[in-house]
Amino acid sequence: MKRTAAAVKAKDAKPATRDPEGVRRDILTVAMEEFSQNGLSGARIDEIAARTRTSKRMIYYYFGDKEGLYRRVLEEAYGKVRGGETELDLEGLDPVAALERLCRFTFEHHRANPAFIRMVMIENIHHGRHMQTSDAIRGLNQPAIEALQGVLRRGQAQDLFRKGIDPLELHWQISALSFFNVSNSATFSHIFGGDLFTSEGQEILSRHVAEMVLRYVLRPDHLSAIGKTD
Amino acid sequence: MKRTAAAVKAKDAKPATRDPEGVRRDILTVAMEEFSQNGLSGARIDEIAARTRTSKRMIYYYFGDKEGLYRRVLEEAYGKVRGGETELDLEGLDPVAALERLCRFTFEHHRANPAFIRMVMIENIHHGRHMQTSDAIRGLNQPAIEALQGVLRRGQAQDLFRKGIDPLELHWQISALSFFNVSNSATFSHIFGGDLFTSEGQEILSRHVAEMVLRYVLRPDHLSAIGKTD
DNA sequence: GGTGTTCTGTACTGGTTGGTTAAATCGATA
DNA sequence: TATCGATTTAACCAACCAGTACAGAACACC
Repeated sequence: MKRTAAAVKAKDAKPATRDPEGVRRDILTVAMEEFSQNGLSGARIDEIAARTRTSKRMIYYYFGDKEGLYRRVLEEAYGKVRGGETELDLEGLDPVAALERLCRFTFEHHRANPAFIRMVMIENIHHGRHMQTSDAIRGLNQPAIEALQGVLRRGQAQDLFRKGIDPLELHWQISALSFFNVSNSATFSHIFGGDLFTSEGQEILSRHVAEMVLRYVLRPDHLSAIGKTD
Repeated sequence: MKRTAAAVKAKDAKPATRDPEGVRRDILTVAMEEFSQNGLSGARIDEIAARTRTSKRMIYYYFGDKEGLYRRVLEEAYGKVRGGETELDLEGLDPVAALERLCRFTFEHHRANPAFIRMVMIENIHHGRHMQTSDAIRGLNQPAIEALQGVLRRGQAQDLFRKGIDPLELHWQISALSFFNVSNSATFSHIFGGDLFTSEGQEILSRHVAEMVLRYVLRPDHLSAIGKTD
């Protein structure tokens, strides 16, 4: 449709008058804030439009309806946090150090992306109804499992790790600890106080999450390997 | 106000014509379903009213406004799942068995109360704004911490458990694993498949959550105590 | 510079929804 | 049984909000 001069030109010389792609991104960015903050039914299209440099009409022109916009925002959220594991250079580390790094990275990564966490929470409230129409999301987290699987295999080959650890299950456990830390901080800190959510508390939690995973995975006779990596 | 004959009578002979307390409970029950299913802004007062044996006006009569009703539902949700730990008879078990039972109970308890989980998720989406006005909730989970603390102390006294384990932090970890299992089952199973959420998968997860906690807490020279309790 | 297409602003609408008004009914009590 | 307060009903309303009609501007291509 537009793989002619326009596509090439758009990259360097931004046309001041028209900028469809920019408008789309602008809408998406604002919509992500609004949806992640207020949920699907709580978000207001008018509010999104007001905070955009364009108008409400554009939202409907580009995204069809509210759910269409929400779906794109959800995909965007999943897309933005994908990967990362691949740049950790886990293969270059010994299995214990690699697993620890992966845990701490996951914990930090979740912590650094509250908007993503909130989008996932919201989507779960909706029973994952909207992600079902999107194929883009499903394959996205596969690299995480594979990275984990690689580390596990190496650790088992060296008789450091116990046999029979399921990579998917371990990923579930690491995710649970990292996700809950962000998703439930409001209620948890209200009930039990905010000590765990200060920067010191979070550092401790992060360390202990990694330690918990390592103690779960390591063979008892190699537990002494914990804490020797940094 | 009504600690006369009416209060006594209400317990057995339900007056068919008027039953304020029954109406309140009826509203609360229906509202809990509606709110936990659709969230605060997604829930519809008219829908709640329609599913009640009373009218919309009554909701406003008893609960003031939508947020007032939501707040009471939230308190109700927290109240209904409180305790439980106290009836586990943890003191009658050796520390390892007690901790395992506590973990498995927590996991099961969360699993059996999805409406509660969803209410907590929703409240977290709202940054815990509504529970802040309710003092009733704050003290509710204290028994859980104390039960855990008791078990930890006994285990440490017997040199079974490592020193320096923080009961609150351990409670956080157990909660994280148990909560995430329910809260994120929709998105997780969509991305990774539903194997972990079959009844067999859940049984394995439950067992491994307890095992993970035990491996974290036990001194390495007592790791052999795992799995000997049932 | 004509022409079809893509994009954008303004004004509007119709259904939804939280909340209300005002009056009626019931139960107890004096 | 007259009265009073607590409870209930039915009709109503105003604000909100997702979505649209329509006119027109900018652009691509010939």
